[in-house]
Amino acid sequence: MTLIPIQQHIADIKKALETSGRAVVQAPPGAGKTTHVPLALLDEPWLKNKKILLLEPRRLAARSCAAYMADRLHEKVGQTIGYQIRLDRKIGPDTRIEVVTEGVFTRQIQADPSLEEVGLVIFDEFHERNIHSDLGLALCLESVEALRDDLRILVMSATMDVAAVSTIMDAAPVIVSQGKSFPVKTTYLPPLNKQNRTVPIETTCALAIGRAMSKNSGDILVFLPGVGEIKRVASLLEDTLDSGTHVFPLYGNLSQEEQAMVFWPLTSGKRKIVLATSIAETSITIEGICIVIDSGLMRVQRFSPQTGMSRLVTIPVSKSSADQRRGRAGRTAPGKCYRLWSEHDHQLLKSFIKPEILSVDLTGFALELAAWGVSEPGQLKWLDQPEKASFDQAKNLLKILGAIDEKGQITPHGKKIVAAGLHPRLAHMIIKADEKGQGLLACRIAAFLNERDFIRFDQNAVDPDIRLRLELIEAIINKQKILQQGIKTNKRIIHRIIKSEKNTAKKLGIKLKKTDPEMAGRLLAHAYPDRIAQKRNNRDNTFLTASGKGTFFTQTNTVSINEYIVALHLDGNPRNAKIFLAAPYSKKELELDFSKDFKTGQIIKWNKKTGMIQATKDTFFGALLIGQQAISDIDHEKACDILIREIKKTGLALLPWTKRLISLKQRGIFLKHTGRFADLPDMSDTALEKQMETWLKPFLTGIFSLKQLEKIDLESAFLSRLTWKQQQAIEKNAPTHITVPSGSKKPLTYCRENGFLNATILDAPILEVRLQEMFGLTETPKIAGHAIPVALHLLSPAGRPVQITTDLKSFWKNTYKDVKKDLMGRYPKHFWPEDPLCAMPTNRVKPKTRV
DNA sequence: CTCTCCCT
Repeated sequence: MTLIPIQQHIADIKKALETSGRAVVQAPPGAGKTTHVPLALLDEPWLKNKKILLLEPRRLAARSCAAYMADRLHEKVGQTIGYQIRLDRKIGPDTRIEVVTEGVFTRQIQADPSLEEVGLVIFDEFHERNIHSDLGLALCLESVEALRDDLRILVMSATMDVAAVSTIMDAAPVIVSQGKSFPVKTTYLPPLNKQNRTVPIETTCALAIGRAMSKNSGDILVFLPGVGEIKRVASLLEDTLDSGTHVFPLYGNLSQEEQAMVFWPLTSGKRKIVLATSIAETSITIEGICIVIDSGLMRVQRFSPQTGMSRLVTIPVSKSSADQRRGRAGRTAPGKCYRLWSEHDHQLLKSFIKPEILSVDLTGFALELAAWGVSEPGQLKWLDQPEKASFDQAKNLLKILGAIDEKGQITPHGKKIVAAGLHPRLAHMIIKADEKGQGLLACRIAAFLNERDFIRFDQNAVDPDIRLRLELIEAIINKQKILQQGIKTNKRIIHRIIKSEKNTAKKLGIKLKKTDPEMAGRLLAHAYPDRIAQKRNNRDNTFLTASGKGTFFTQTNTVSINEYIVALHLDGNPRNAKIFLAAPYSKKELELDFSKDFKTGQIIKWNKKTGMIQATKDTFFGALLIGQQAISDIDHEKACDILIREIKKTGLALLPWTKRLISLKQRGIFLKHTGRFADLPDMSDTALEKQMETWLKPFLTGIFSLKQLEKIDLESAFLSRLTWKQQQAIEKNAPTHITVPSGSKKPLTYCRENGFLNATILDAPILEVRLQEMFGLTETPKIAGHAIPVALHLLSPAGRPVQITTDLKSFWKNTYKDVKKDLMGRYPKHFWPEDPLCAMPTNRVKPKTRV
């Protein structure tokens, strides 16, 4: 028998556990730690014949390593060695080593925090940093501190920051072991640039595969981020490969049969290319791989506390993942690894993967802590503290579900939820559904949502309706043949769902057996109240969720035709999320189950279309407007405020200005502008708008529409800002008209664009008058207390402009002679005296016939 | 072309 690397460290591990009670073992894959360490420790005196718990991250691993250990003892599983995973338990009265998945361990320690029958807990593959192992270790450490000082803890992992683990375990001794593997030569092949653009990863990958094939022999494993990339690379290869090479896709959503094809040995002389996701990094081992090609990318779930939803993102792998991938080429012989990034970029990679505790939905995690009696994670020891925003979001959801109270303490309902061993949303749904006699359907829906979708559609036949899935499950239960065009089903997943549904129903004591798929939406609304969504006005296939987010279907379908839906799987786009799975819902169902959460408020607002103030009593469920009732008795004060807001928005022109009032306003502004009448109030539009509350508001009482606005007494409102004296001052110093020598009254223009509210006020008002009407007047007429001469626009008999002046005296004296000469030529029959100051002014348009 | 992996 070959030497197992971990065996030379067993003595150190025993000693560390005996004296410190805690230890950390770092050993690469292939060191044999998972199966050798637990068996080697079984007879240690400090164990006092108590059990060893071995925690595994995957069900498959738990089952197979229990089988391996039992085999080494020449026993069957269930004797000394047993295991317990979800839906499967093989543990007998003599079992000393229990191999359990991490989730099972959480249930065990919650049920019995002191773990009475256990002497040692081993965390295997701790470097994966699943949220369950982080939680398990934290609870275990507290149990040791408070209840069980003789309980021992061993953490085993591949490469990770073992020093940090040792620290939170009170400086536990660290034991490092070598692995057993063959050297792998690494080549960096970064994507090329073409026309300043990086060549897509699929093309780069296909090129690298061609190069690897020509330079080496043996089978190839290619790591890609997802199904899309796998399919695209496969189609690129189709064109270039000969018949001696076979391409196999490998990803989680393939059926077991399709996955098994990867392992079939090929006839001699043929080569295998496996295009895989990160599933081949740890979960699945393929023999005979000599070459690894690594795209350097992976797809992971990111939870967003803002939206409360998770979405998939494609990110660069960590150095530890890249090394793990490379190691796949050196399992049986020396190998080669091509990395599709540069050596420089390699330095920029993160050392380790981001632990789940920092990136996933924490709802279940927060409820486990509440069940443990902890409302803030800071009360326990963590390698990485969960982020506050995510944890708060989780607590908020738990409050909505009624699982914790305002203080963050678990409620009786929360205790039922945590015992169900499901996501809190789903457990809550089942409990609520059972009250309606639909517990079994809820168990089925929960089981379905826990699995991946078992339907694969042909081309564009996508259907996001959950009822279709429920009917297919029902058909399988009733042993009916599935005859649906355009879809393929994965029966293995359906059978797992049925098994899981039965298990949950049994665990929660659900008796009633009837199921009605039409109830799906009503049940799911309890699980996802924040994703109840309402169709948006005039926009096909778009919906608004109760949490105020936009969502849409890519095409019309049996769910999208409803006014209300429950959107289940969304792509996580925070602005406008694509819906992959949904259930129909209705206003009636919403009213039946959520009326206690409805909020009502009186809304008074301006209706642009009707030009009226409109008062309604609005009923909301979150962001959704459920009902609206008109109110006839509108609050006057609020109506005034809305009118004022509307006038400020649209402008003062909304008010019924008269010519007289506009003139008064302009003359007021003119006078104030001269600086000689400082006590006058500011009558500009800006000032009037700013002070509307004081001068206009009292006159708006009882006004509710634009039409009514036309009837208000604007003059009184405007004059209320002026004293009697000020009004008189304006009339006297900025008159509307001036009487000229001919005796006619001529208007003064104070503004450039007369008649408009926003007109520009002139420095001097304009007086337009025929030149002949001014005969005999020496001085320019003056206003504003004889301080400002008007701007005289002197006109010909026909009213054409002849001259502009503010100095009439100088005009008569200097310019008149030339003007007269010109005018006499054009209007020979008119009177053009030599001395205009002694002549009689005239306002006659037509000349006298007699000379 | 709708989506990585895993678990109570």
